Amino acid sequence: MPCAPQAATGAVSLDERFFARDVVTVARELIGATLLVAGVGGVIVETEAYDREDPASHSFSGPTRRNAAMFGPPGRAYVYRSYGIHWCLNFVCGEAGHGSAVLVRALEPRAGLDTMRARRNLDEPRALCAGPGRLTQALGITIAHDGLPLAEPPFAVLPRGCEPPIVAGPRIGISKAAELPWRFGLAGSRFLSRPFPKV
DNA sequence: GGTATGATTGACT
DNA sequence: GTCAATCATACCA
Repeated sequence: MPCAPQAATGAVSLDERFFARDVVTVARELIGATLLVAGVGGVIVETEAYDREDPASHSFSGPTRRNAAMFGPPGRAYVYRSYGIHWCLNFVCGEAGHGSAVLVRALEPRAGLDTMRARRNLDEPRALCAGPGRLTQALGITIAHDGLPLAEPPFAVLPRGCEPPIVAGPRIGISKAAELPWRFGLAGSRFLSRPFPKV
């Protein structure tokens, strides 16, 4: 809690203008923002950037049925099934059709804790949203959310109040372009999916 | 503390 | 058939 979000009172959701920029910049600036899905969510503490020229990105080999949302307008959700069992949530970035997106990997739970606990069948807040698959389960995200605008219900992405301390490191769970430091996290957060490597 | 494995879908060789 | 932006569980030290 190094920096309070503007969450509570009627803040307006970040929209297409925020997301229509360089994907790495957006990934970094999303740390500390608040994500809500139907009123359930919290502060984004971990993200990863995926670019069209990035061998680890789903968009690298061009559009397919699965990644269609990545090639649509920015400011929308891209949801895909991971390892056959989990859902992963991305925010589409850059110019429309560019094929870049930010993977949301972890939240600090703030709103709808009981709903998240019920969905995850778990009490411990620290593990409720610490990982892309866990996060989507806690927020009730499925393929039905693929392509939906992030500035409209059930989604809301509220701007952070100020610039929080941010750490960067290599992305997780990929084998290609694994050296790119395109994973961003809130420094010192206890809600990360995994710790960042020490400098 | 750590490493290994199964679940299960979609895209690609 | 193989691999993948994962997680929970099982086992070993």
